[in-house]
Amino acid sequence: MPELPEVETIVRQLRETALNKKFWGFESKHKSTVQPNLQVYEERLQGARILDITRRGKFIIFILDNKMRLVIHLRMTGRLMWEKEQGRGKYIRAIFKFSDGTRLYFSDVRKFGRIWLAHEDEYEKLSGIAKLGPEPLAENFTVDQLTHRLQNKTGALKNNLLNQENIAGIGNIYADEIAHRIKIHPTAPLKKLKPEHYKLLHEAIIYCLSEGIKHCGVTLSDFVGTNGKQGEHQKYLKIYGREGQKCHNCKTIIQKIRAAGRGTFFCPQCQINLTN
DNA sequence: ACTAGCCCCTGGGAGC
DNA sequence: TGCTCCCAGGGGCTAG
Repeated sequence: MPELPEVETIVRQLRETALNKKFWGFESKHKSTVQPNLQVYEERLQGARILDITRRGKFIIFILDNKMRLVIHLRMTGRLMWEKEQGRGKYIRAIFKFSDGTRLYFSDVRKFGRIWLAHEDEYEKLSGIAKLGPEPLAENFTVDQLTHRLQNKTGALKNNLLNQENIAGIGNIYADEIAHRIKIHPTAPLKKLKPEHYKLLHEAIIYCLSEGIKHCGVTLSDFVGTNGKQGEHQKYLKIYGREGQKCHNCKTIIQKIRAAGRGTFFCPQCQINLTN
């Protein structure tokens, strides 16, 4: 379940290992993984050099020297790795080959992941990217910006944190961590948040995502870096996955419910609902 | 314009 | 052992 910190971890690893490499072949036997179609890759990827690798929300973006952009979304179980994994060969959905003989494998058990190849003038129109909200770790992400984007929205706090059109990159794990840090219930109506809550929310978003990056992401089942290494941040999670354990703030037993269609962890004591 | 629910997929775990 | 069912959740889509 790669979210912003896990994707950022991968992008940083790719920046250290893939810059200036030249694409020299592409293979994919899985049609729906590759957008718009294999022919575009054969025509436009061959010989292209990687100028930079960046990130937008949970999308990985390769900037190429032929005005094309290679965009990858890992969704739930996607992996990008330099080595073929033992016993997982059958999950390889695409192979990027480079002129130096190296290969980057895209594997994905559940086939939700997607790869796009698009011209730089067209890529922002790609489904999902066009409507993305601001980058929460960008310097221009301010309390005012967050407040203005959210203050008139309806629905629960968690639903709005998960909505990529509000803020880019937050997924289920970090949404729970953020709600816990500001001590507000995930299902609390966003409309009840006051200006001081937005200040806390802004701080919590940046803190939780930054801590995730610091520990190279969360590995609960699927996430690994391009070198196959797991993340460490699961050891530092305060609420996600801790049902039945004690809240670090108040020692109350953490509960699990279903909210926003997701498994949702919260402390019934210190996370207030704002409805009273 | 919103939400709930379904769908895409497969592996892993629980229960019988 | 082996079968069935449920769960994991990012995001697109549709019905209401």
